Amino acid sequence: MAVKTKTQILNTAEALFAQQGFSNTSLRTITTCADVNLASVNYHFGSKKLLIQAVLQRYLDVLMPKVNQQLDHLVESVAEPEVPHIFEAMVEPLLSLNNLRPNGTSTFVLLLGRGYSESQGHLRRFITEHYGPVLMRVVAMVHQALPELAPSEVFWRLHFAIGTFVFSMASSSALTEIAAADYDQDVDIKGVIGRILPFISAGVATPLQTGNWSLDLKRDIA
Amino acid sequence: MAVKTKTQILNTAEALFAQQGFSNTSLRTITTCADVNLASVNYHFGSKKLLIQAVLQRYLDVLMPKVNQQLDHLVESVAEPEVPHIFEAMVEPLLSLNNLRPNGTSTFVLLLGRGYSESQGHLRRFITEHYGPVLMRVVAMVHQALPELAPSEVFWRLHFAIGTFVFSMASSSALTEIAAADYDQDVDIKGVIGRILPFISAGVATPLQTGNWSLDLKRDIA
DNA sequence: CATAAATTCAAACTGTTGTTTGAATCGTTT
DNA sequence: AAACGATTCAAACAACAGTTTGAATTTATG
Repeated sequence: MAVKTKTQILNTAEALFAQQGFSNTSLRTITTCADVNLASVNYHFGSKKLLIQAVLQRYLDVLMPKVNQQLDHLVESVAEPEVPHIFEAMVEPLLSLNNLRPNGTSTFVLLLGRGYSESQGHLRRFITEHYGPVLMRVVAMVHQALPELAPSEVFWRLHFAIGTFVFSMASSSALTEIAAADYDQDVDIKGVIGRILPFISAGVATPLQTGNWSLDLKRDIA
Repeated sequence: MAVKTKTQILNTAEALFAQQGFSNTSLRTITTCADVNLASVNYHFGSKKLLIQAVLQRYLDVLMPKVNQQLDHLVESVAEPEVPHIFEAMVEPLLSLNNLRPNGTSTFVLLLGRGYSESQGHLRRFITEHYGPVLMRVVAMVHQALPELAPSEVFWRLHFAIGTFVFSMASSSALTEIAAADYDQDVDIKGVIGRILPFISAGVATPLQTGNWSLDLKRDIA
C-alpha cells in the first residue's frame, strides 16, 4: 500500500471536516472518498468523536510547541512584549503548518472554527486539557502587556480575539470569493491573517471606555 | 387553545435552536417540547429549513426597520458619524428585542451566530436577499467614516466585526459561565455587548499598518 | 513454511432523521 | 343541524446515521 489506511483516513477526514463541518460529514462519505472500508474508522480510531480529536491532535501536537518556542524567543528579545508582538508570535507557527500538509494552515484554522462552533464542549475540553499551559501563558503575557486591565477584562477580549479569528477563518472561503468578485482582489490565507492581526490587536489593546455610549444603553432598555 | 400551534412551534423552536443549534435539534424534540403533533411543522411551515427561516424572520422584521430608523436619527443629529456611533446605533434595536419576547436579545443573537456558522449559505442568502439595503447602508456609512480606507478594507473589517460579535454570542453562555466561575463576575447579555462594542470599534477604526510585522510574515514562510 | 496476529471486508443492526399519508377531529358557515 | 374547509393525529415511509459482527484476507513472526 502506498499510504497506510490510518493516515489515509486522517487526510480525507480533515479535508472533508474542514469543508463541510463535522456533523455534516458522514463516516460513509469519508471512507468512500478515502477508498477504505467503512468499518476501518471504528477499527483504527474507535469512534467518530475520537477520529475528530485525532484529526485536530495531528496539528496541535506540531503547533503548540512551536508557539511556546516563539514565545520563548519573544521574552528573550523584548523586555516587555506588547499585544501585537504576542499575536505575531503565533503567525509563523500557524503558517508553518503549510509545510506539514498542503493547505495545512487554512485547513487547521477551518477545523478550529468548526470545532469551536459545532461541538458542545467535548472538543474545547480536549484542547484545554491537552494544551492548557501554552494557552495560560498567552493569557498571562497579554495581561502583563495590559496591566491596567482587570484579568476578567483580558479574558473577555482574548475570547473576542479568538472569535474574530476563528469565525473569519471559518468563512474565509466565502469572504475571499466575495472579495474577488466585488473588489477584484485576490486574497489568500496569509492576506486574511495579515488583516485580522491589526484588527484584533487594536481591539484587545483598546483603552477602557469611559465615554457616553453606555448611557444610551441604559436609557433605551425600557 | 391558549396559544396557536404555529406560534407555539416558533417559540419552542427558537429556544431549542438557540440552545443546541439547528441541525442538532430534531423536529421531534421541538414538537414534543411544544406539545404539538410532529406533522404540524410540515403542515404550517412546509419544511424544517423554512421553519428556521421563519424563526429568524420574526426577529429580523422587527430589528431591521429599527436599525434603519436609528441610522436616520444618527445622520440627523451628527454631521459626520464615526464608527462607534454607527455600532452604537444598533444597540438599542438589539436590546429592544427583549420587549418582543423574554430573552429576545440573546436568543436572536445566538440564532444569528448559529445561522452564520452552521448553515451552508442558505441562511446568509436569505438574510442578504431580504435585508440587503440596511446592510449596504451600514457598509456605506462606515466607509464614509473611514475614507482613507479602501472599500475592500472596510469590507474585511466589517466582516471581522460581525465575526467577533456573532461568535462571541454563540459561545456567550459558555463564556459567562467561565467568567462567573473564574472571576466571580456576573455578566449578562448587556455586559457582553458593552464589552464587544469598544473592541470591534477599535478594530474597525485602527489605522492602516505600515509596521514591521509583515516582514516576519514573509521571512518565516519557507 | 506454517502459525498467529493484524487488518480488511461485506453485511447487517439499531437508532434517528425529515417527510408523507389518510383518516379523525375541530371550527366555522350556510 | 348539515356541510365544508382547516387542522390535528397516529402511523408508516424512505433515507441515512454510527456501530458491530464474523468471516476472509493480508501481514508479520517463529
